[in-house]
Amino acid sequence: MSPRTERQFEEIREARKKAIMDTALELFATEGFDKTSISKIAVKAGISKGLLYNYFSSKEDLIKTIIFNGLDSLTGYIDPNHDGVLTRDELQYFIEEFFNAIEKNEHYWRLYFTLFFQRHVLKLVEKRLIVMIHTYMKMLVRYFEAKGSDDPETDAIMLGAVLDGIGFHFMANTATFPVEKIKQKLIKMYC
Amino acid sequence: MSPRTERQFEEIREARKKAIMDTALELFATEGFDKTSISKIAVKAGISKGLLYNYFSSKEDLIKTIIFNGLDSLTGYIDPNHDGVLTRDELQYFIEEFFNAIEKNEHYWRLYFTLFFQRHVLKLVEKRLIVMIHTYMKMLVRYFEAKGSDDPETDAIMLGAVLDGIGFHFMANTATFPVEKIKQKLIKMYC
Amino acid sequence: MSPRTERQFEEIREARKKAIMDTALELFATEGFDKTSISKIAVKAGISKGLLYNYFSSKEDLIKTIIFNGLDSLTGYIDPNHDGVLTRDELQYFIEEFFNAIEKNEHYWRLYFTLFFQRHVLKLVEKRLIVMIHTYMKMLVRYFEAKGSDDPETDAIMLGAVLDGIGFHFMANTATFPVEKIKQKLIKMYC
Amino acid sequence: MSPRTERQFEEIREARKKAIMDTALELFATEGFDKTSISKIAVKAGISKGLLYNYFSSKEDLIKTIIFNGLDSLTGYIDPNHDGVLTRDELQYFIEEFFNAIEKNEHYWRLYFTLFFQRHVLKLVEKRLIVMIHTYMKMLVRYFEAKGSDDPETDAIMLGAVLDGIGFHFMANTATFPVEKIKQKLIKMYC
DNA sequence: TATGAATGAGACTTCATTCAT
DNA sequence: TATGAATGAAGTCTCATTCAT
Repeated sequence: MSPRTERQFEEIREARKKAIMDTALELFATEGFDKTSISKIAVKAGISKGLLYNYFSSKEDLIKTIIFNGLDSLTGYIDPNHDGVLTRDELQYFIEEFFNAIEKNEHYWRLYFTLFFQRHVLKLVEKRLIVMIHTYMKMLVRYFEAKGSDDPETDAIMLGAVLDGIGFHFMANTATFPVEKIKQKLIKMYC
Repeated sequence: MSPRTERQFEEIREARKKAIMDTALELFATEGFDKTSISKIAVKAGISKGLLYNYFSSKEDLIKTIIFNGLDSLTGYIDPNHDGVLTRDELQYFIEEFFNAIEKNEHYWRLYFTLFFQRHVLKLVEKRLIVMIHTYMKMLVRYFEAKGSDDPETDAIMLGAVLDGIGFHFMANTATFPVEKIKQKLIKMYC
Repeated sequence: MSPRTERQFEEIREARKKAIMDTALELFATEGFDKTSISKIAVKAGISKGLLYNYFSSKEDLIKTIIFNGLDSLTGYIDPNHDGVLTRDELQYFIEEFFNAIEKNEHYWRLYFTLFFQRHVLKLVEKRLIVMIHTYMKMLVRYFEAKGSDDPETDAIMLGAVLDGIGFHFMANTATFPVEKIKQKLIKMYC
Repeated sequence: MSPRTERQFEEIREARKKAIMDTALELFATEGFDKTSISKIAVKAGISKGLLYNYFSSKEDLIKTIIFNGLDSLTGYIDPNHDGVLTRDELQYFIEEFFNAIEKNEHYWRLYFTLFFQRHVLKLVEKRLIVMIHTYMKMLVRYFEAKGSDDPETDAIMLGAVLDGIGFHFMANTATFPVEKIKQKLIKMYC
């Protein structure tokens, strides 16, 4: 029998890789990075421990890939037309997308929040994270400048904190958190 | 020398217990619960591993005790005169105390935030936590009612989220976070 | 194109087998048997892991084949005309060939020395080795008898030891070992 | 009950450490470093795997300690009166001690020989080894100078090679190797 | 014939906890 | 009360070998 084509191998690899990443994301987010063993991931993903190392060179590589992947897909939520200016409509779009994101990708956001409290994990992705946060902050600062704020930096930090706080409470209490009301309140406050 | 009285022994025990807890808190907060070994704690506290087990029955018991202790000392920050009503001045006092707390007990607060993202740790203290949060929330709701809000519950949740978001950002970026400005902004917004 | 004949297939097989053995020999000698994975060999030889098992039934089979091959090609260095008698000239030829061999087939000789220090590898080739060494020794003994030595056995053992010692030092310190001088010294001593 | 005294602990530690090192030496020497697992050592030494790490921080640390220990005890075999000059009697003493050593500490010498063919192990102790070998060589060179050799360096290298070759053959064939005869032959040749 | 995904045993190492003294 | 040696389970990772295609 002839061997699989390169294409077939590629497909198998892609599918497996995604399965591993999804499983790992869920476990990392709910149990924590340290408490999630490679073994647990492998069992839940229905593969052998050894195979995981065929796709990721280490546990660190795995979480890094997951987080970087997530950060990549965040690009585009703010300043959609990339003109460096954030209009009122764009901010509203951003806020709405933020709520969508935490509802649809709860696990990823849990992981993201976790990061900041696990130094040894944070260190792995710090550089990328700082760049991204800095980009976002600059946008918000410009927005408040344009709105005529007399302390746009503090305003930006405050908005950042508010959003994270909301995300945080949502994670902690998903079932009863009044997402829609809070979203409207926020839009009224800022847009 | 006369033999120590029972009382003296008790005092030594208490002092040592506190020393262990302080050491452990610092390590748990800075290195993480899993990355902190009992050995490290014992060495840093200047005692033997064995003795530590004389004071705490397990690593879990240790962190649980630390967290409960912290929760206990939180009681009293809100509604100081226990009349179930929160005046504008009392809210301001509460907000100021909140900022004091995160600045002075950074380690404790790091640990507190960590909690929410690790099921198995959260489970340890969940019950106590729910009661405490509920109490706080009720107070805030009443405050907004008294202020004539048309949706006091959402307002309360929002304030809770804002505070946690601020704490979160402060923890994540202690060095450059503009504590004072944010505090003033908050007081202006809410009081 | 006409289909390959059986003969052509056989040639391809032989060539590939040799390529695998050469690659493996180099890696075994420079990195060590245990530190050399089948994977590394396959990659360096430009084939797949699976195919390697088409040529060798196991890693042990591979090293065994390499070593036996080497032992085979050693035959003929001594007593070239197979008359069971070693003349002075033939000994000189043997000594010179020995030096040629360790210089030109350094990898093989490294492997050969390694053998003696790992029971489980030695066991694989022990029998063959004993036969070969015995043959060599008998020759040397006869040589010293013919020279009129009063303890030809000890003389033979001594020469064997000296040669191995030289090989050993050459391997351990290839860069600065004075091959030529030592060779001349040896010939002067024994021929 | 009162705890063990510091002295008692020290004694336990010394005894255990020696037992582990002896066991490990034997296994490393006969099976090879890579083929000797920590597990095997622990079982043979009658302790748990974990305990071994109480005494040695890693497998590398273990072999390093063993080898350094051996090198330390070698000091003194050559130039016993430390005057930098090697007399004919001192050389004879050295040769005799060499034979004593390989007979009494066979395992250590096996390990020592092994070293040169396992790059990744050699690297661990290389520095110390080079210093020691250099010292020995300098002595031998001076000896041959004093004897009026016209190429003392080559003579020294040759003697070194001869000794190692003898050691090597002795290891490979301990049972039948004519130690005494070879020793006498050597003394006659060199002293 | 040829590929490389997949397995599973086993390697090194860490650490919470126990226990003799 | 106090010590730290000792254990054993579990964690990360490697790799010879198999097998579907």
